[in-house]
Amino acid sequence: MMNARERSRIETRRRLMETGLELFARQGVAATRASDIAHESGVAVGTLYLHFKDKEGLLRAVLFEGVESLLQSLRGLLDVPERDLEGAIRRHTEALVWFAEKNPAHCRVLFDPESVRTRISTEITDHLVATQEQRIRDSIKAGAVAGDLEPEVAARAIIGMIVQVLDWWTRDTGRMPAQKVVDTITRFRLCGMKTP
Amino acid sequence: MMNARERSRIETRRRLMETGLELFARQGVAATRASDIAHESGVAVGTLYLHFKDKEGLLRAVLFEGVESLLQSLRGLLDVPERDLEGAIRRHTEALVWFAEKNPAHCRVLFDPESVRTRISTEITDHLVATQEQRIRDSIKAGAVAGDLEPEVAARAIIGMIVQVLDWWTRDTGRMPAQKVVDTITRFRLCGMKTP
Amino acid sequence: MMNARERSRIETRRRLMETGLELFARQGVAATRASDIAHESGVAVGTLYLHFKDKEGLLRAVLFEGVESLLQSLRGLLDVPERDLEGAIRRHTEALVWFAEKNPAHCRVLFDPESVRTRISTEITDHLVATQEQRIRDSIKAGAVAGDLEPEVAARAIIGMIVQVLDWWTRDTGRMPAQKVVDTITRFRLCGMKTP
Amino acid sequence: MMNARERSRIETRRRLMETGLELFARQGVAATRASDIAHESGVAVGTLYLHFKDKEGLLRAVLFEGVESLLQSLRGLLDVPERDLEGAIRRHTEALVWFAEKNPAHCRVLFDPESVRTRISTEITDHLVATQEQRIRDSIKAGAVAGDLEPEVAARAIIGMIVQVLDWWTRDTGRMPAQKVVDTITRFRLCGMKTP
DNA sequence: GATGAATGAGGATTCATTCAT
DNA sequence: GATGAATGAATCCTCATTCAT
Repeated sequence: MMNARERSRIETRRRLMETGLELFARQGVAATRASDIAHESGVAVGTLYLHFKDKEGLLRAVLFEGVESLLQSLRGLLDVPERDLEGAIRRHTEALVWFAEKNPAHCRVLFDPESVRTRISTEITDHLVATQEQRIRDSIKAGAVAGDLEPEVAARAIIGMIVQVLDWWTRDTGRMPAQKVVDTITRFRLCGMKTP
Repeated sequence: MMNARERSRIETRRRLMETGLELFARQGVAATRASDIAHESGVAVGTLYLHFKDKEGLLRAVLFEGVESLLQSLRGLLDVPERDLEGAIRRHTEALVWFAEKNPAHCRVLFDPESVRTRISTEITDHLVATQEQRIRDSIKAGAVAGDLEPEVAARAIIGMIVQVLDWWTRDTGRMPAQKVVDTITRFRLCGMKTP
Repeated sequence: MMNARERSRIETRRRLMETGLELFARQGVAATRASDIAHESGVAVGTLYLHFKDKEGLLRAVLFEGVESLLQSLRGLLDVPERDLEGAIRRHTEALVWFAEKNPAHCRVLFDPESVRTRISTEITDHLVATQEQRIRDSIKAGAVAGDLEPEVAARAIIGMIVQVLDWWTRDTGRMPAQKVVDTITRFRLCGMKTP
Repeated sequence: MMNARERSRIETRRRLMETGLELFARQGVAATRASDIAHESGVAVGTLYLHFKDKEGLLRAVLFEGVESLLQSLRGLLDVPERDLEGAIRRHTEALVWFAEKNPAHCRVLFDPESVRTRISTEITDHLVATQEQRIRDSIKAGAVAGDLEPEVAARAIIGMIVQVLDWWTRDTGRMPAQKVVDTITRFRLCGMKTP
């Protein structure tokens, strides 16, 4: 059970994160002042610092919340395992593209120079790469993928491809239907995995 | 013919660019003070501003010089045209990887947050994407590549893949022989192009 | 009602303006560093920029506050209208000379090159000229002043006369009693207005 | 007799002064860089410093040349003495207004903040005031002007009036015929001098 | 808990002037 | 005499963070 004060506290934190995400995405992280976020959220600057260690802390919270929700979707895929490699890759790609479509602001912020500078986006990219690398190793073990594929390079290549395409696409999802994006990425991912 | 003064001016400019590249790559662009570059180059701060509009101007000059030399290599490939798609892609990939191997500092600086923030790296990436997109369209016209490939997305995907891999690889080229990197990228690029 | 924090903020602003006026008048605007004003006011540089957009903003505030208080005095004259042109002009001149006598620093700063460069003093002079011009037009309408007087030139002439004399006189009010200054200016103003 | 080298030297000095006057008047003294003047004059920066001690030296030269030519006109008035006070004042005023009309750039530069800051314009104004003051004293002695006029204040008032009006008028001589300007100033000057 | 006024380190940039060629 | 590349002091302003109320 949660009392009124507790609820208000959580509500404030929520508002700060939403405002932060919006401003970060709209004007860039560096150009967004801590006081802007606070005032836009209807609280004083000091209050922001009661909820987050510093501006970077808020940025981390915003990004990790996004990543968490993305990973949730991806983990959901495991519940309905796909025997077929193509199906698995296609559904994985779809999950990523759909997430980007629904959360363009998160994509914007993830590749903001400031996220790069503070290594947050690198941490997240590395995490995605590690997961991808493990998937490839598993597939090789299972014989679904040729054993001469270099898992680390391949994982980097796949994540780089996805990230670059999504960063471009989410700036204006109107220029290309999501399906075409999924198809193209899937095609590159899939046949790269097959025995050459 | 060039007199001593002219030579000295060009030499100074050269030193500033070399020092700039080195410091930018080593400590990051933002952390490198204009005066550091000047002093390290053996001249006064004002001299830097005599040769470049501002710090960003020096950064641009350094990066575009790098890109120019990369494009030179790539244009060199056209002199010995390859009939075979695989050969063309492999040689193109090799040129990129070799360039990265020889110029790791340029790669470092290209993805420095400051290069991203000032849109310089975006300009360069966009340029590479445009070139790549044209190659794909040409290949489609020539019938070497399936007509259902979306050139814009594919080009983004390929450049994203290459750039992400090279950014990672050049941080420590020791962890993987260049050949493996070329092989993996070529594999993804090549079969993504083939009729599915 | 005003709480302690509010009072302290206003007090800080006041101190900055007073210190600014003093230093601007003593050492000239350009030679006065923003940090000098802040430190002399017992606050940090940043605080100055919390209260004023920039150094010029402080300068404007200081000068316009002075002008406002001058205009207040001048408006006060209207409460006790004088039927006689000579009386009106004399009292108007007295108000200006008394203001200058009480606020020599404001006169100093008003004609500081920086005030001139940033057009602040021009704005203020133009404002005084416009007011004067209106007075002349009114007097012409009322038949108190000959209709062949060119109001715009006359207003410029009068303000120029006053301003030049006051700028000189306030540098050392000891060399001439205020009354003599009032008399001389009044004399020129007055008979210039009469039918030739 | 002057050899070619000598002539070229004088010609260079002339060009520097003309360019300086033009640029100073057009963009303001502070905004005009020494190198701008040199290049615009077709010589190198260093050459400017062969002809003038520094930038202020060039400014002085430009201004004093203008003042010299003004004083020449004014001295010319003495050759044809006028018995009548009104005639003397009118011709003196005409000389000033005509000079301003022919040399608006000099007026611009004379009241440039930088001329003010370096006290050059003050020196010149003081010179004009002193001359004017002497004229008034002479007139008082000759009985043409009331003995109760304060010569110093009156001189300041007259010069202030003239200078303010001319500074305004020369910015756009189209808004008022020179004659009107002469008439108005003369009127204020003249009757201020008469017995009240 | 909330507030918001105050802090102050930190670095890019300009341009008059010089002096080696 | 002429050149023009090099000099380097000097100061503005920002904004993340704190802490007294």
